[in-house]
Amino acid sequence: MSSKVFVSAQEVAERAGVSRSAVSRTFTPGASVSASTRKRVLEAAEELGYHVNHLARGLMRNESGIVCLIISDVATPYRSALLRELTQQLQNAGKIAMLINTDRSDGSVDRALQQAIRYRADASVILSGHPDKSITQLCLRNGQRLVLINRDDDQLGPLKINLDDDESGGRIATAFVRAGCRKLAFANSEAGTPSLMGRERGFLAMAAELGMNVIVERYGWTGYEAGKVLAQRMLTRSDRPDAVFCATDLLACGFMDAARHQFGLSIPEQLCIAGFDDIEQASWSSYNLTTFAQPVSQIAAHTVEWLSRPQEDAGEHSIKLKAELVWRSSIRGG
Amino acid sequence: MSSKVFVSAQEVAERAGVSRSAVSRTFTPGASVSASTRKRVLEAAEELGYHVNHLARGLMRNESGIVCLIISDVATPYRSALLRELTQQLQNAGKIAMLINTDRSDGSVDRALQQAIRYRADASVILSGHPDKSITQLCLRNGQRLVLINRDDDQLGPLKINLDDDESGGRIATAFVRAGCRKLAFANSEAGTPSLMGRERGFLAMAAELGMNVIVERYGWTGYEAGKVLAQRMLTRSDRPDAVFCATDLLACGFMDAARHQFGLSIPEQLCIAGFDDIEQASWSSYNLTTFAQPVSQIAAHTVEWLSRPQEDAGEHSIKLKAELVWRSSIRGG
DNA sequence: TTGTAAGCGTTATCAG
DNA sequence: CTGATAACGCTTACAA
Repeated sequence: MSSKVFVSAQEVAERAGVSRSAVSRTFTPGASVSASTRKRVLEAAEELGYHVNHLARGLMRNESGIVCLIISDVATPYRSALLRELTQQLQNAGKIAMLINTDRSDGSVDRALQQAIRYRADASVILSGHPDKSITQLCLRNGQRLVLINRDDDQLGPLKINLDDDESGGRIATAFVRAGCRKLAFANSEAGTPSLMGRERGFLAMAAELGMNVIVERYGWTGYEAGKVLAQRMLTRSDRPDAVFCATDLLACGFMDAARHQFGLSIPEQLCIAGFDDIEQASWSSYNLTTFAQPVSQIAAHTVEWLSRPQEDAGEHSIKLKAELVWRSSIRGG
Repeated sequence: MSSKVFVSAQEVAERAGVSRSAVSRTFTPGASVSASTRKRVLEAAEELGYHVNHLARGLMRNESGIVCLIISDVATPYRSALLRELTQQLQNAGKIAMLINTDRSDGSVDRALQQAIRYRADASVILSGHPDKSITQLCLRNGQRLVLINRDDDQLGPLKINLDDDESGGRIATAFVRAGCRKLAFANSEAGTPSLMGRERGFLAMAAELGMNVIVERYGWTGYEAGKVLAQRMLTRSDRPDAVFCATDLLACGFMDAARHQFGLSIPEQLCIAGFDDIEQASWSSYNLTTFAQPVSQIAAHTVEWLSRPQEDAGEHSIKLKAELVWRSSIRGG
């Protein structure tokens, strides 16, 4: 039993000698209160330490101000950067973020979405995993907005934000051959998400166009350790690649470390590497990785903008963003 | 105007042909409902897509299930790792995390705490910054629990979790002299938080005890770039150190990169380095940094345990945790 | 501009 | 075990 001691509008009203509606109006932007009562209310509120109860307000207004962020692997550089942007910009827009961690188990995202419903979140932003269609339908039916970031495109969640992964893959293939590389490779994880596969697809397509074969290996999740394993596999091959596009920066870092410290290769002289995400570590001088920058700030901005629209302007919408190529020194020339 | 369409207990009750209290009881663990009504209710709920409204429940029970996490620099490796643990364990305990980002501006934490009050969070966990005493008092008076992690000890927030920073500093000083180092240094940021200063203090004290002087430099915030600058400053000195304890791993990474790539020093042969936090990058083979592991999992576990206690057992409490020394190869010997 | 009164979706209390 | 009824703290017609 927790000690109920929060100050209510009632108490403030009594102290200020006004009605409780006057108090309510004082804290409702755009409501009509005279300057004098407003002042009296504000003083009383200050003295008592009153703060509007958003739970109750949400109940009445049918709008909680809560946005639910559904994400896995928060401790990963790219994910946490996205999280930072999102929470920050949400806050600036007067909303508040709820964070739900998912794992790779079945139904994990669905359970998260149910929590979002229970707390009557105004919206859910899905940054990981793939929710079941039935539950996204439930959200939408309940008037909860849905944002899918770098997720499958076939979902009918109103706002979908994706990158031009295919094109990025193509650009890197071009850069590699321009740098004089002869044996191209793509290092991917087994996660098989649409964005990862898009990069692979685009890379392969452009390489084919340029008349080059590509070695493809897939292993583990998109982490540093997986990158090392992939390097192990690829660099011991008889047809060893001289240019590797890694599906994420984390993979690239692991790949580079293995290439240098275990195989004694120098980058970019003997091996060109590219990554994707532009995590902070990509700019560290041990890596200096040429990579594509996830437009995290834009992603967050689009999300918040769409969430701030009035209901009627917030229909299904798909946004394609461009990942900027950041040239560093893991590819020759440039 | 959002389209109010959430299903209510009322509707479920009608469909199931029972009273709304029966519905409520069905979703309240430990309430007494007959198996048959329970089944009827559950079916109706399933068909209608009903989910308990936690806003309303929180209003009645005076307990929202919300725990507010107040944090800055979420995109930083150590911070995001702590966040992951906390949200995960909170979830497992049936609670939900709200995330509020703070910056270094005045009153940032205080504003966050006010949000926590507005949403009637059961507790707030402060991982960054230093709230004003008046506002923490307000929280406590309102029955909101407070957890301070690696914060000032003089706050009277009920649960305080801290590390033995002093001792860690001492252990590293010992390790350095044991490795045969002669010129010790401490690289710190200007943030001046208690934990950072504790590490410095402990390091200096033990060094003095061992009859050694220590060069101390402080610069910027605790990031990679600051580490590079600190290296610049320290390694150009006439009395160049041969062992540097960096207040955080991020500083250490920057320091190492500058030492190696700009000054051509080899680690640990010419320069020994130690860090603090044991971020993921510390284990990457470009760094192999000897460092202290933040017991993030323990921190989260203690927090959640304390938050799950009944009110009367959750009095002021201070926990001191030990940071485990992780030996890698940035210090000779070992 | 102000106050009164109804209602949001719950849960707790109390008869039956 | 079940159902009515009264809160919880707020917003919002509606009337004054």
